[in-house]
Amino acid sequence: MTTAAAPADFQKKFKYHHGNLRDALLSAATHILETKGIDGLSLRGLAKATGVTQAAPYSHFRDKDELLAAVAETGFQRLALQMAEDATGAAGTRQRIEKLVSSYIRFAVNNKPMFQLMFGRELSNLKKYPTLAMTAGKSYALISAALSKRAAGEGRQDARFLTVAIWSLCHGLTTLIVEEKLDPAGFGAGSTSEFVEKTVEIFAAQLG
Amino acid sequence: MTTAAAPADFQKKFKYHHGNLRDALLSAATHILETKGIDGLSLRGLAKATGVTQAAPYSHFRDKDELLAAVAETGFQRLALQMAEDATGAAGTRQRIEKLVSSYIRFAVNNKPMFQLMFGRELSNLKKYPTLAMTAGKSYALISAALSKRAAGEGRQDARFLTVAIWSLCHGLTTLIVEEKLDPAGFGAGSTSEFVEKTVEIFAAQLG
DNA sequence: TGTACATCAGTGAACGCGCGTTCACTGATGTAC
DNA sequence: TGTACATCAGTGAACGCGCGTTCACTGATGTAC
Repeated sequence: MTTAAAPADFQKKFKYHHGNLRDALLSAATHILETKGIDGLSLRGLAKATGVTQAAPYSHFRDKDELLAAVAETGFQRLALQMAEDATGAAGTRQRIEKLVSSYIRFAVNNKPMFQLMFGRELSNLKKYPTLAMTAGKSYALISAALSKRAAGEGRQDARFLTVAIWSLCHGLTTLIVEEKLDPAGFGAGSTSEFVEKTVEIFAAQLG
Repeated sequence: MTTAAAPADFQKKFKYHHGNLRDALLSAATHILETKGIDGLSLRGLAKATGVTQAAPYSHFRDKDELLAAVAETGFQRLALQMAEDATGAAGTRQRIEKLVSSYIRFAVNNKPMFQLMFGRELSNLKKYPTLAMTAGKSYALISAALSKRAAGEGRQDARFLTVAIWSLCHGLTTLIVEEKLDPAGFGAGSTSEFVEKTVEIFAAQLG
């Protein structure tokens, strides 16, 4: 029996004072993000959900921007990890690219607000957070690496533009679906993943 | 000599009371959007810039959402118009697609906040504004039409997926550039348009 | 052409809200002896 | 092992802000006769 209903699981799951408020805040922030969307994430709400005074987060983050950057970084980390996982064992460049792209889209659909934070306009000063920029580059690197063998014989320039093109296709398809400008259900595809496969196929054929 | 510095050109350029406050508001909103960005556009600020009381806009728009939808619609209109213009006289499917894509990206780069409004998460209830949805479909229709001849011999399904793929490539490249996740300058391309050309080329080759 | 009237676009003031951030403080913690 | 002390993570209260929206109103406009 607690004296009152626990506002959230995050509360008291950790001991503060020389401990892990920072991690607790990041966890709670991620949870709020997915629950209430990007506009529902305020420092005050976050502090409350974590069971802490609204000034407490300022001991760990300079301002809201820094908090958001840290949250986004965990997102990029998870995205790259999941992509790498999902693409293991792929046979050949084409299948590997298809799996990477599918994984990217799946992540976005399953973590819509997080994806919006990662690629939206909230984090304008990417240069301010070099760690974030580095982590953000990991998914690009996976695509680039998958294409590098194929492009070994060709000019390096071509390889880079091919990577950009694939990434653009992948990212564009993703945002159009996430922002609901494109409805896979309207295309006679049974599921989103089937829709994605068919779309990616069109260009993937080139990749051998 | 006016009694005070004019807050904006929009003020008094129109006569209100049974007139064109609606148009004036849309003009001013577009101007504020491009000047201060999407977060800088508030109904109060808009009313002030138009030289009108902050309650006045409610005579023409039910709420902020409806105003934003109307602004976005003018954006979609302009985008489709510009694309159609820029692609006139293109020789063959491939060149036409290249021109359409370039035009799309140019519009986004030149009207960044407008583009963010058009394709961002502000207008979540697209269904609430059927006119907007229709206008928004025009640029897609241009791409689709450009590909339709080529795909006449193939299955209709294929044509639709090809359109989606091209649009995704186009939209992805655009958002990555606009949101500054991808810097054309880092790719040894002299200009953004050169960068775009090289990227689009990679897939456009298929189009004959 | 001139008067009486209905309309409704725009006024002016107020509502209640949640937000990011600051500040002097306090008390739990870990450390040195 | 036990005491004295410095640290600094978290407290509690307050700052000032801009926002969307509402409401009873008023006065310029267009219309009917």
